[in-house]
Amino acid sequence: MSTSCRFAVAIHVLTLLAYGGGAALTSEFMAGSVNTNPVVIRRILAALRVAKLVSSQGGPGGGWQLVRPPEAITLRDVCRAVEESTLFPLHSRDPNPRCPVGANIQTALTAHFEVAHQVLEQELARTTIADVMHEVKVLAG
Amino acid sequence: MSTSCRFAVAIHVLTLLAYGGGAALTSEFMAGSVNTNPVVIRRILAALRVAKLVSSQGGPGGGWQLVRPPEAITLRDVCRAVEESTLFPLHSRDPNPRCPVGANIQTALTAHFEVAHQVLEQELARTTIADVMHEVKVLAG
DNA sequence: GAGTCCGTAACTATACATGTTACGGAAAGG
DNA sequence: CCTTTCCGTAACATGTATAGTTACGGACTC
Repeated sequence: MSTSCRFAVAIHVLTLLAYGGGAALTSEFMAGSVNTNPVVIRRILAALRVAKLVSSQGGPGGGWQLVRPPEAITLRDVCRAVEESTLFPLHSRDPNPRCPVGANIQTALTAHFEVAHQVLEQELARTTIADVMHEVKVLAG
Repeated sequence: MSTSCRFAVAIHVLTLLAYGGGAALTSEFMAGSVNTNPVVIRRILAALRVAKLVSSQGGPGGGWQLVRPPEAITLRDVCRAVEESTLFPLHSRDPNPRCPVGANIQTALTAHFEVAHQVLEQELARTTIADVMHEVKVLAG
């Protein structure tokens, strides 16, 4: 339903940082693993930095590091950092207020959409970057 | 996270059909309630017809009707009919297979994304068009 | 001060959603 | 029949978002 793969890429780069065991990684290195341009990685990392999940440092030997241990970063944190907050948007124009359904449907929809969003976030909160890193390690053998 | 309001509009028109108590409604009438063009409504109804939720009939007195009672149409059915099947897409290009993370991250992500999608659908399945219709009736007073 | 790396603007290409017009075809009802 | 009504769908315009790319300034290390 989402149109962007930012969530997948964000989890990818955070897993790389966790996998590296604390060493700083450059956006160019991570772009090599993700198979994209370093600027794309920096844009996503900028959003993760706003969410206080990573920090950056310029200059030689610089790069990006996790601010928290990977056990303390859930997929919910990552999703909130890089995706839009609305799971299902309402009408693009306001419905007809002179129709009993049009006048009240958005109130009803908002309640249901919020519950669905909360349920989704609860599920995402059950998985951490450390979990993903371990799964990748097992798969890599 | 979704970029389209098709889900909201689809629930809206199905609620209108349920509200009408079985009478056929035209796309022009429903467009008046949604506040959009009849073609937009027909496009969404066409998807709902593929999902066997509504039927259409041309000519005078024609229009659209529910195929099932509104108690038997869940928001999950509606979502499946009008939204894309992927909640969170994977990378736009395949990650680097020579990186242990890049080679295995998609397998790990797919499993988590599928669970999240299932949890979301379970929640959506708990609400029916009849529920939404009753809520709208209460709000309309 | 030279090299490394981030930060960000600017631009392109692509894709999608929405809105709109237009027109063909099917059905109902005189 | 023939007219009216309504669906079905193509075609097009518009706006917006993503992803990718180049470029360049600035900060930091050695």
